[in-house]
Amino acid sequence: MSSTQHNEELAAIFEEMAALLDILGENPFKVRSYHNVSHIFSTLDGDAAELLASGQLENVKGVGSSTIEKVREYLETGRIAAHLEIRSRLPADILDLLQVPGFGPRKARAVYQKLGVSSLHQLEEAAASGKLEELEGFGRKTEENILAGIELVKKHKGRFLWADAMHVIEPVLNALSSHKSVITFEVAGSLRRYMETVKDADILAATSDPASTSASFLDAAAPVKITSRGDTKVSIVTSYGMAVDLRMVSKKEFPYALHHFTGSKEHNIAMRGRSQKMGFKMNEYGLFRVSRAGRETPVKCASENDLFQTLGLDYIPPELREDAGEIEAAEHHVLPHLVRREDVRGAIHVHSTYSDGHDSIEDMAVAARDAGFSYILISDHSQSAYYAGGLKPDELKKQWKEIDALNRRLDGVRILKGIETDILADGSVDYSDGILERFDCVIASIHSGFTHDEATQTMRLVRAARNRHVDVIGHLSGRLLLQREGYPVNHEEVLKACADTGTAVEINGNPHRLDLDWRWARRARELGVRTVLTSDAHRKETLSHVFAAVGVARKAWLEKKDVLNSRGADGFIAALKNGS
DNA sequence: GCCGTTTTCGGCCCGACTGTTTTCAGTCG
Repeated sequence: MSSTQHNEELAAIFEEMAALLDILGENPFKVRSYHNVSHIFSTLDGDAAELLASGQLENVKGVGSSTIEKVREYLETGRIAAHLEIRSRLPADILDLLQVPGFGPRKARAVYQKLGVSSLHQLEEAAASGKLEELEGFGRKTEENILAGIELVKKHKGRFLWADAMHVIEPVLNALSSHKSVITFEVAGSLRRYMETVKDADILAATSDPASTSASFLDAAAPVKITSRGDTKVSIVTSYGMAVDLRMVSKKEFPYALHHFTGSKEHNIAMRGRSQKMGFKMNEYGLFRVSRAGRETPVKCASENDLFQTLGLDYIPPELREDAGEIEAAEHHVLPHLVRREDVRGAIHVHSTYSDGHDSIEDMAVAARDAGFSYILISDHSQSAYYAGGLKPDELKKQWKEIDALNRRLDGVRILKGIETDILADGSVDYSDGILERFDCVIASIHSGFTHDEATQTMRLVRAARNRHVDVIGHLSGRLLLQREGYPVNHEEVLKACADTGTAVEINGNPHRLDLDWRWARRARELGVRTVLTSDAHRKETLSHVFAAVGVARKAWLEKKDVLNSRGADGFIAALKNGS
């Protein structure tokens, strides 16, 4: 899978067409087909232009002649006439309406046609003034829900950081683990798949007593609103503004339901299609063999693993379930052996009180040792980073002396000398060669000049990657999830420069960063770029952020051998220095 | 719009829940 400019733009165009056609009331299967095509381009292996030219695009399942023509038109003219035509039939903002929970394409069409409402602002006005209630199919309750939904959209844009979502559901998980009727439970949905942000949390419990389980859930979750409450599902909104769903099933149903509610939707559709072809039907309650006469016989599966086996597949870890080639790989027994938490031996990219960290080098080192790491790379900010108390050369010498002394004194953990050096405007880094060559590891990151254009940012990063003293490119995109887009950069070019020079790429586990993005991390692996999984910890407690980086790495199909800090300290340094 | 071991037309994954219904549409996952 590789994201290229063409593929991303095509995916966006087809997705928009799908949504607009849906609102226009087009054949739902046609709408689905556009969604499919969008998904295909967002996960396509290779650039659309090259695949079209070589004739391979027509072999991609789900891409038909109509799509081929549209892709050809896009590549030749930069636009798709059918797309513009659909756009001309609806106002541009109308897609915003679909962000409101419980508000889908049918309702969007109704409010637009009957009231001329086509933006969130207009929808809010219409709901507040009671106009919505007059429409057929809309009542007071719908109106209230829409107003509440708009508030939610405005407050958080409806997305939450993976780590925040896990934190929000902690009390619920504790309650379920001590509830005597709960046989087993699991976080499902996009959280289980380690998506970088999530819309809500899905929790699945096998229980012998749904009523008391949902009561206990409601008690622990402290909802500000109960959206729905049935025998199998309770939906709430927490005070944090995030929706949490609890699904309750029997012990027998648990494996099927776990697979179903883990998703992704695309993975499930592909799996159901596969099962159908093999003469099965699958849903959240079971797997059924279907006879010619249409008789359904349940097939017993004690685990998700059983379920995959029955369908002729190796076990697919949740992180991979994005319908991005994992089913085919499972069929041919070529799924990767994903890197695990316990594979990470070095705590890399750690700050101390020398720059903007909260804890001393010794405290960080001891905490790392206690957490099971055998070495730690102290990498404070470099001299240009005034904002973070970056280190001048004489401060560096003091730090190195302290590290040498600590290494003589501390058992069970080795402290390496590193730096997170700023990449300057021209792509150079922040110290002389004489200083750079004395570090065990140099991480180079952009911390300023976010407003340069794509060509400039790409040039800065490529130059940094080609610098013989730079070992790792830090948080490549500079994004802060839900807060700030990354600066514009051509990932592909930077990754190719890294592949060329043996420079590694960081997967930064800070919950706001998760940068490199998993989609690009997968591309990095394809290009042979090695990675380093880091916490970017600024205090002892956040050393554990490296486990979020492990999640990203797993989602990117990375194996232990792709991760440099899965090696011991000497192996890590050797790999950085000689590219082995 | 896509697809095909029932193959060029007819079907396309499946079920729970809400709200507004008096038999069901819309939304969600």
